[in-house]
Amino acid sequence: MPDSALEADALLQRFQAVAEETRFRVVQILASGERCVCDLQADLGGAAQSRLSFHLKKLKDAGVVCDRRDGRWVYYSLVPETLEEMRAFLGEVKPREGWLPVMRSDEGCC
Amino acid sequence: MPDSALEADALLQRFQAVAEETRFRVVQILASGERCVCDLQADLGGAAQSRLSFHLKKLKDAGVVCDRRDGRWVYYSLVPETLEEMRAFLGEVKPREGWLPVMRSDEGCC
DNA sequence: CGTAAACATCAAATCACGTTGATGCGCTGC
DNA sequence: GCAGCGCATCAACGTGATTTGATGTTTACG
Repeated sequence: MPDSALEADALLQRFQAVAEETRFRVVQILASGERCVCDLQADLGGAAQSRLSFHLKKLKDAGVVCDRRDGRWVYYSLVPETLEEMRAFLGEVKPREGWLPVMRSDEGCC
Repeated sequence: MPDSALEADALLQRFQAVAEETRFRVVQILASGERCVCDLQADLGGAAQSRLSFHLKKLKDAGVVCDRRDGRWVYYSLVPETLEEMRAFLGEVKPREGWLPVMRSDEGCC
């Protein structure tokens, strides 16, 4: 499991992409399926178009969403593998093995 | 499943907490178990103490980590339920049901 | 063609967030 | 009690991210 620096950076970027109010809501909306930008704009309560476009680009650059053009419309949807990757990171927490502080009281830690 | 606004805000806060370089690394480190601040400081390559303290507070306020005092040392560890909650959000993506654009070509979307 | 819709891009202004260095607080050992 | 360690808090500052409004691009339609 070579948690290379590059991969870690990419993963961090994915989290940064999702960790913003507008983008977070976009992800929630896309969870139910593909949407075109104007639909998203409506669902978000009429956000400025350039603003939404800016955020969608962030999500796309991070690999969280992908887009597909159909006529004049561009449809955005989530990338399952990316979300799975993020879930995996949050799952790497393998505690509950009787973990207690490395050093006890009178030993100190550093 | 009442995805109340309050809960959504709290969840967003958790993502914002993790989506920062230093805090991201702290979470990675804590994945292997409890650590005191000075240990973390060392693991992070000698980060300024106040800086680390600032980030730990962010993580704590978001409910991502919890702290425990033992003598002069304070030990930090991850909160499994919080990570599970975040994983759940990323898992709410239930596509792959033959999902295709709501409207087809000549129908338009909005 | 000419126009309009749906998005993307860009530059300027604004704002949020993290960093730094100083200071405060609780605990321990002398 | 006093000094020192481990950690938290605070205010000033700087940087990078987001917003806004204008402009550009692609596609569709008459």
